Amino acid sequence: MIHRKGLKSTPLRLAILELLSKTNGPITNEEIAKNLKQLNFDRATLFRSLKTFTDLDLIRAVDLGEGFLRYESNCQNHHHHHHIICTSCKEIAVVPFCIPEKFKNFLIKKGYKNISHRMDFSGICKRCS
Amino acid sequence: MIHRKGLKSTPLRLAILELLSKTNGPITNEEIAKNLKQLNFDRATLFRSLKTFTDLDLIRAVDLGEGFLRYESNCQNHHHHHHIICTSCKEIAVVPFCIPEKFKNFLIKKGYKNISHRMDFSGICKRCS
DNA sequence: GTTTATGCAAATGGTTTGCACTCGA
DNA sequence: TCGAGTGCAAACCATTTGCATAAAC
Repeated sequence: MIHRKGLKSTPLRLAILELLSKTNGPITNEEIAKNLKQLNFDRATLFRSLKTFTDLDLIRAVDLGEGFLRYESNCQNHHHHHHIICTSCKEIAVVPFCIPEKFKNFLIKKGYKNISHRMDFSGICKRCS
Repeated sequence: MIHRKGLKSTPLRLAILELLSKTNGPITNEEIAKNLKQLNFDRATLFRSLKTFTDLDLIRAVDLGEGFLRYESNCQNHHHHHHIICTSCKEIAVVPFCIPEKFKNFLIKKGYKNISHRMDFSGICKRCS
C-alpha cells in the first residue's frame, strides 16, 4: 500500500505500481510511458514517481548497462535476483543464483559495512544463435 | 603498441594509454582530461579515443553505477577483475574473486553463447565507518 | 487548509555526431 | 597523398529542476 510509505495515492502512481507488479521482467521508463499513455501524464512526473518508489524500496532499479535504468516490482514474492540480457534481441531472463556468501564475508573482514552488490550477465540467447 | 591494432599514433593517444597504464584503479574521462590538460585536446576526441581503445580491448570500460564510465588499462599484467566502491569516499578497490565457473556453465546449458558478466560491490569502507 | 504531486518548460550532464581541417604513415 | 584523427559546434538522450497550479488528505 502506498499510504504506508507516507505517499499520496494518485491515479498515475497506482497505475505504475500495478503495471510493474503484473509485468515480469524489468521494464523501461519508456515502456511504462507507452503502456500508460492514456493517463496523459508528464514524463518528469514518471521519473519522479520512479525515483520516489525506488528510494522507498517499493520498486527496484535495474541497470543492465544499456545506458538507462529499468524498473521492476519489489514486493512480496519478488525477491532479490539477477538478470541476463541477450545482446541481440535484448530479451531479459532471471538468473537463479546469487554471489556466494563468502564474497560478502571477505569484504566484511576487510572492514566494509552495508555491502551491496550488482551482478548481471549478457550473451546471445538460444533463439538468436 | 598502438600500430598493432591498425591505429595511428598521436600524442594524445599515447598519453592516454600511458596515463592509464601507470594509474591503478579505473579513472574517469574527467580525470584523464584534467591530467592531460597540457595537451589541449577536445573532449570529443577523448571520448572517441576511449571508445576506440575499448572496442579494441586495449582498455576496459568500468561501470560502477555512478552514472558515467571509468576506464582502466587492459594490458599484460592487468587481467579480468572486479571492484568495490565506497559509497562515502568513492575509493575503489579491486576484489580478489570472480563468479564461480558453474554460473557460466549453467547459462551455457541454457543455450547462451558469448557470455560475459559484470559484478561490482559497494559499501562503506573501513576508514569511512 | 496544508502538504504533496503534477505539468510545463528549461536546464543538466555525459556522450555522440557532422563536417571541414590537419596530421601521421 | 590519402585516409585516419581532431577541433568545433551542435545535437542527443536520459534525467532533473524551478516554479506555479492542482489534487490528495
